Amino acid sequence: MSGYAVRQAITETLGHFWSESFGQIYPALARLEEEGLIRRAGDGQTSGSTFCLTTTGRRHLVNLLREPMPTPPPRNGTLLRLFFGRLLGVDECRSIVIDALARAEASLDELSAVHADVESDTDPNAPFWLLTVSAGEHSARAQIAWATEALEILDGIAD
Amino acid sequence: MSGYAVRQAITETLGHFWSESFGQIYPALARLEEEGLIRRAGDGQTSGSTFCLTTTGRRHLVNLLREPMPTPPPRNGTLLRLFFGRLLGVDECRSIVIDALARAEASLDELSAVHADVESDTDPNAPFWLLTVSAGEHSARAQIAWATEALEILDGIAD
DNA sequence: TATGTCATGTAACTGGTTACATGATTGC
DNA sequence: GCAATCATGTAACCAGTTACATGACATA
Repeated sequence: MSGYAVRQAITETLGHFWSESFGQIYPALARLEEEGLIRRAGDGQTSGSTFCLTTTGRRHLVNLLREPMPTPPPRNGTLLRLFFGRLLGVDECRSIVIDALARAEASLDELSAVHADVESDTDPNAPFWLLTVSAGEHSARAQIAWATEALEILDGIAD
Repeated sequence: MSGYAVRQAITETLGHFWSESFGQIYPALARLEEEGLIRRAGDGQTSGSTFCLTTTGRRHLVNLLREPMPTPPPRNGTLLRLFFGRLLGVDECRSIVIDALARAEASLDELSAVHADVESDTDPNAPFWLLTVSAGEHSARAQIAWATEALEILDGIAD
């Protein structure tokens, strides 16, 4: 793939759980080529630079996938705002929750469509892809359930 | 509060949805004081520097809380690994899922305890805090449900 | 010929962590 | 007297985005 195609693939198929910018991708491709983990695919016909994994590159990839997961520090802007909700007032909190609810519903719709596609895909990778889609769906449904409960709690605040 | 106390408060009570390091906190305190948003609380007795919000600082805080939320680019290491699960093999995938399950269960346990505490708290902020706790619980339960389903899917892969 | 998409790349900046240096205070 | 914790801060570094510069190629 070319750097451009890599970007496309990431935003289109990993979009709901991963992202990379060009500023990461192109320097990374240069470094990976230098390290012999990828090489320029000399198809001859296509201009420019499309790359493919070398065998050591593939081995390296598998090692990377095996590495323990760095748990990134949590940062949830919605919850931070709600934590200080009393400064903001119940109404503004309600609109924050409603926003989150709308986002979750939109995301669930998208994912359901993807789910159907992946389920009928005969690619041997498809079951693994399904795991990621299903995770997104569970998360979206949880957000929807939470938002509903949250609105009830907000209604119960006298203030 | 002092910078140290701010750090403590963040890790102890916002821990499951926010984090800050000293490298952020101390420079921020200096900047905020310069901008007149906080001031040194001259209690006289305590040495060092404990700060409190000024009235403009409080106003500024509310404005910050009102700001639209920057949606950070998603990055989920667990799902990235599972997406390439075929390279890794079903067994390694299973252990990744089991790990996630264990983390979610531990987190749910913690949050349930916090939930009980917050629910019996008479502080007028408590209902807002409950919103954040409840979000964590919903998210943890969703992860548990997903993991269970994921293990079933993995069992169904012939390979 | 102009416009849009494909395509590659770099530089500046931002947000953030980590590691380190330093010292005061408290309790054993 | 010593260890642990409280406490403040800085410097180096890292990951990552954004904005910009550039240009090929297709098509209306």
